[in-house]
Amino acid sequence: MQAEERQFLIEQHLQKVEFASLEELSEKVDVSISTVRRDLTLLEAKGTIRRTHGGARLVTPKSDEFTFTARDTHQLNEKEAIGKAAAALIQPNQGVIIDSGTTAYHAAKHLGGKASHIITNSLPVANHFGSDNSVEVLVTGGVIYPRLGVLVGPLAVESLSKMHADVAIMSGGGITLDGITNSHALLIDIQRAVLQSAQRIIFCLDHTKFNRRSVSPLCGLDAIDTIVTDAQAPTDLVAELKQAGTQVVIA
Amino acid sequence: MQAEERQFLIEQHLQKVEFASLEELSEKVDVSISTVRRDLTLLEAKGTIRRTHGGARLVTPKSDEFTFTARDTHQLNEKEAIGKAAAALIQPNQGVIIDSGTTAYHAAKHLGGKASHIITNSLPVANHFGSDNSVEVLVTGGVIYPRLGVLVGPLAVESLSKMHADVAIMSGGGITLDGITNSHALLIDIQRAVLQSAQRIIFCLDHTKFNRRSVSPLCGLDAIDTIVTDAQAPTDLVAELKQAGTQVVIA
DNA sequence: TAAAAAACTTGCAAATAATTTCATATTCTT
DNA sequence: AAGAATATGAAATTATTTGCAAGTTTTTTA
Repeated sequence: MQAEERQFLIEQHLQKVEFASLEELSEKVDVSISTVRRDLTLLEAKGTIRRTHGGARLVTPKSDEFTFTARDTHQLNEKEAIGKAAAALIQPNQGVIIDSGTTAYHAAKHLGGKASHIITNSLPVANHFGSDNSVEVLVTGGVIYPRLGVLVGPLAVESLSKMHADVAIMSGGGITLDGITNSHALLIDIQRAVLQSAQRIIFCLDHTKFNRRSVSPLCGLDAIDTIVTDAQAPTDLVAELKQAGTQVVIA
Repeated sequence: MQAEERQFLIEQHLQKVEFASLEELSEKVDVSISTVRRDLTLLEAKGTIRRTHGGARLVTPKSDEFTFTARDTHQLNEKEAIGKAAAALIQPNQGVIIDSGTTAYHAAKHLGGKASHIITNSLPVANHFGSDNSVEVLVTGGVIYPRLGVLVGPLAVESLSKMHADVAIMSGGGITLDGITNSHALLIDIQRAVLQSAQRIIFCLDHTKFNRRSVSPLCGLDAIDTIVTDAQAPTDLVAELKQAGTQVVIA
């Protein structure tokens, strides 16, 4: 049996039973528990499933499942680690702005119960807190940018400029000594507003973003307080960033 | 059984009984009382439950009309039919406002490619169009009202008042000859704004809503153009509504 | 109001599950 | 068909969860 076929079967089975143990799944698709584990990790990255101790659980979407696109199973572990590290920087009861982008989303996952309120223009982030009473989640208005599930446009910019938060967790398309760049003009407008609205700016950037320049410049290094990245980030640029006065956290 | 599944069962059981003792829960899910305690602590952190001496109680008392879950099979067929009928009333290229509520959500599902733009404060609706390029979806800002996945609060009201649409598809908690009622003050504010912003008002109300009065009055019959309901709606009230000048569509 | 009972917390050891590592098998590429 | 790359299963290590017992706090009741 093909790996993909197997994963599809696991997914399908979970659609039926909602919860399943590793043993149950391993029997169902006739592979070792180790392999089921690996499959579940992948499926979790895809977003359809959530791993639990001893098995897995269907992500029960409030409605249709949000296709957060399988586009970035790339660097998933790094992003997960970066997200976790970024979340660790947040003090209890702070207000946090989370912008769009997969890495920032991973940070959001670790923020439950920690932040007092979360401001976001990302639908995946909003969904994640959809049934969580412990955090107040403020969603900016805006037009849905289809592929990304981000709210953009004047309404988004306007509502963000009116808000305020202690910290912003952001991501971008590239970083050099000149600063951060990003690819969509619509996103740039929003990120500028975020930069204005938060006291402390944390950027989550995996190593592939280093020494890369995206289409539009967003801001200089002076606008940033902290960069969270993974261990593979080029040491020379990291050193230079530190020298320029930016805090760099390696996840 | 796995931890998450167990916690889900506890939550579910509490949805039914409002309050349960530790012993009762421990028996229900077949683990020690200690473990139930720990589970309850976690669930409390999530916000859905509150611990008390000797047990736990539900934070938000159940009111079925207000919980949004895709698994809500309550009158599913009727709601589906009503949604379809409501969507059929929309002309191509109209702008449509969809408010929260399961019935309105079902209408949204049939709107793809038909409406030119959709305005909504419902996350499930927003998600449904998240990866749909054929419609422009405008999401109002606001605070997430957890169990519902609706955006509420001043930001939601404000942005809705600034927008305009040809049609609004709405749902409510009850209808009598005096008009529509709904059960949450925050939602009322928003629905009032919607009533102002749309030219034509369509209400989706399954038969259980007829002759029912919810907490807060929303609007009189004169504010409504069309009501879409199912075949089981009481014929006498339907006749009276028609006589009062309201168009009634039976799905 | 004080004693008794019930319920909560904390610390700990056993059980259970996850991760890591490595050898082997399979698939893909050239 | 040979070599490289990837996938798999099993064992060792690490982490988490669970149930229990001792000590504390809260609630009941006499």
